[in-house]
Amino acid sequence: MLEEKYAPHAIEEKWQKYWEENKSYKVEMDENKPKSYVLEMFPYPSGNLHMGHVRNYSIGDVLSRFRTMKGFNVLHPMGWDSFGMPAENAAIKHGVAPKNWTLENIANMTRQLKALGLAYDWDREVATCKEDYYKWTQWFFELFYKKGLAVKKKSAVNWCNKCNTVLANEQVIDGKCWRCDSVVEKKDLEQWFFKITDYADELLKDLDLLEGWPERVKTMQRNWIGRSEGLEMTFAIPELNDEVAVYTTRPDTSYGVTFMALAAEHPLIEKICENNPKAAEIKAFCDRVRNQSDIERTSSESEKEGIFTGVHCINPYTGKTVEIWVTNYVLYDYGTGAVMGVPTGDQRDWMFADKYGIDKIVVVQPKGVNLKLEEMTCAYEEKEGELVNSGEFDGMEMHEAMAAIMDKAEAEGFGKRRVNYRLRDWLISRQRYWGAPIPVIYCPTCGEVLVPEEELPVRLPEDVKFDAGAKSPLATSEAFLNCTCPKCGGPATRETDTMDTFLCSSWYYLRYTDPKNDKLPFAKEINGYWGPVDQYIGGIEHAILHLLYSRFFLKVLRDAGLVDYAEPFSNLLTQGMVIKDGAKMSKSLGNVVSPEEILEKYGADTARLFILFAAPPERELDWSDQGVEGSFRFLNRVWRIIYTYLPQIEQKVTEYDVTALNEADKELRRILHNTIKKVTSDIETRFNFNTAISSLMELVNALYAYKENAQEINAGLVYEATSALVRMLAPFVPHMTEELWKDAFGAAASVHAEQWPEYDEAALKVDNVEIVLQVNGKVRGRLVVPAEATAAELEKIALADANVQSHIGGATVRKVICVPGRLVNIVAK
RNA sequence: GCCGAAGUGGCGGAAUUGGCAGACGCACUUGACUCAAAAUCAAGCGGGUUUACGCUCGUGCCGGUUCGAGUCCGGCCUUCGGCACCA
Repeated sequence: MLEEKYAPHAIEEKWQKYWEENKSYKVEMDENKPKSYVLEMFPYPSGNLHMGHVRNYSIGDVLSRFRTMKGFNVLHPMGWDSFGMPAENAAIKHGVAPKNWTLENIANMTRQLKALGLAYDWDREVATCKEDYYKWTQWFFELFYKKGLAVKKKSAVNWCNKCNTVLANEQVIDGKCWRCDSVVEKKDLEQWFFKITDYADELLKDLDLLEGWPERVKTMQRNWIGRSEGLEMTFAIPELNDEVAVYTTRPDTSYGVTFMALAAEHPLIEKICENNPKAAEIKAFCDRVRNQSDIERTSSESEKEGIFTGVHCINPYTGKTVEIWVTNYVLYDYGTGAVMGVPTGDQRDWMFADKYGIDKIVVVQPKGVNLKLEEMTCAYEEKEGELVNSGEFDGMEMHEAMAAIMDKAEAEGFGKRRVNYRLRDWLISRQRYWGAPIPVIYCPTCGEVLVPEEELPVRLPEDVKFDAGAKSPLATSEAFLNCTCPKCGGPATRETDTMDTFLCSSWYYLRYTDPKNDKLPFAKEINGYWGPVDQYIGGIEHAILHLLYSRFFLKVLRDAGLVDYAEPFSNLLTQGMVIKDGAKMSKSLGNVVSPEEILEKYGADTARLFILFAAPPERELDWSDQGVEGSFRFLNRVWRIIYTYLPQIEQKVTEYDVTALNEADKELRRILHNTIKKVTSDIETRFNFNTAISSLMELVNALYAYKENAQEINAGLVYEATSALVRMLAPFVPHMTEELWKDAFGAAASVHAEQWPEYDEAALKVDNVEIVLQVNGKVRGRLVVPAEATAAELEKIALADANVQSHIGGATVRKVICVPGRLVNIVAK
């Protein structure tokens, strides 16, 4: 028996318990059904869910439930990205073990997730900090190692003093640590890298395959990878009996080189300084530059500075000798760390030449114009022009010249075409405790040795000091540190760094497909059924980080034969932020709304409905307490209309004569089938849940109007309309619809296992339509005409209209445009 | 500087293929119900003008294409996001 009033809390608690006990959302492989893998980015267990999570998971839940009703076998899992610094900070601050802190947070957030009524298969839950997961993370490290994609190398790396660890390039935002915002320093350290640059080209190229990804995410990845084509060539240094290589994307300006610029880190500098009277001065300059922070060094505003080394090199094209300078504006880790200086072709070189009185030579100028140096105030950087002062290439169009000049370098052997990337290798070691230990052992006789596969996982020790200073916390555990070499059996030590948590999260979606496998990270066959992820949903902040690493990871796994597809996420939806009063919710602004307080006041269904209704998913969502109130009001309205129609619904009239309907019946039936059509396409093809919900509101309004207007209530039609309404609302408000389905409709099965309603094209037809009458494009009247009226009939009716006639006045009718079912436009002059 | 996205009532937003701008909701106003309030139900709700039918202006700005432009084209402005001393 249906309660008269909507009481969300009792209902929600009841159905959550029921779904859990009956494992309602457990899924298995089923070759007879089409599959759909719907995935939301798993959370870091910080302790509490925030509104961003609620939005993310509500979107995923609607899709998951909708696709299930549409007949798909839907995989919809949840887990925890549970390694990371906050657990360690809690350990330092409060003395709790990171593991306990993390597990407690997971328990609390699991409770909060369950209170939202999300349709997850909880049997597939994973947590990256658990041994049965990080064992496989280590296994992947070894796979990468064996393929030569995990290497230890010394280089200048980003160091965060506050987090006491190195960072990957992707984790440095505007020269600051992505997590704690402190300015990042450079340190020369030996660290583990994953060679993502080996896949740069494919990572770039395959973006074109990702039609279901937002353009801006693809653009961000393209920018980050930063591919450029150019020429690498060598300039001889007779004084040192050596040479220096440069990389340029503007080989057409090669005849305009008037100096050579080296980065302060360039290895040639050491040789230059031998027996050099200016050695001390040069070294002092290099030290000063290298001690600047990245922010200072890479700001385009900072003054270009340099020092002449006293040494010269020879331009292979012209045979001319130019001075070698050390500068503060050439980057060592891009290209070759040396740049040919062409003041007339590059504004930085221009400013540098101005400051130090270096020559300039015009080599590219606009077609038909003679550029004069004395009239120039800046470099000519346009993308078109023709060559001058360039020997045999004079007069050539610059793009033609580029090719011809590179051909010459290759023919004569002093240069080669080359592709360059901005992307750097992924630095994956961290000097932190709460992560997966890198499974490597260092043996004085055998060197670097992998921990044998059967000994994985390398377990995290618990007898460590967390604030070990510059040392990795793992190095403070003697029991962990000291071991025997797997090869020779002699005494050895373990690697004490752990892996970047982004590595753990690069493959979690694969584990969900086969989460209990203890022989492999996942079985290829099972993963082949579920993968790739059909719809991925998460925040834009991972546009580069997680989404680039995961793509890289999967490509390596594909090359290792573990999967047969090349991209992990076929479709991506990046949800917008939840804001309030025009700003991101934050403690310091005091505009945080906690999910728990909303759930307590209104229940999960209202919270979900509001969040999906207030804005389309990709846009920012402006939190409004009054809007939440409105959503709650709507659910009460739904409840009341079902309650009102209960006598008809209980008759269970599932068939009725569609040819014997009166006007009010036809109108309701038309609105119903229109709503089914619109809601279906809004969810399926556009993810516009806000407009889907607004259509459902219109249907509810129509059910109220029908109650007022119909002389006699058609029980069959009402049954059809209300049952479709409840099923269409089910993905959005799962608890309330489940209650209505069971108690009002007396169903035995869950509404979430029901079929999604289908619309009847015939029901959309109308007998009469209102058409708009225009004169010269302006609306001058409206008329109701039979829907099948022809253009000729429309024209006749339109011209007969009094208001239309008065606007035509004395003018001559030149043309009449008829769009049947919409409008008539009379052109008169 | 390069690349990308977006500018529509008091507010969140709708208009999917060039065809009635403002769906749906919030806020507000009014009416019904009530002793009263809340809740609910019903009606109104871009600006100007008109007793009214209506007329007129209106989707960041300027221009264009078209019978017809929020939507297409050209040129700007503003905001947000990414990349950037990358040679």
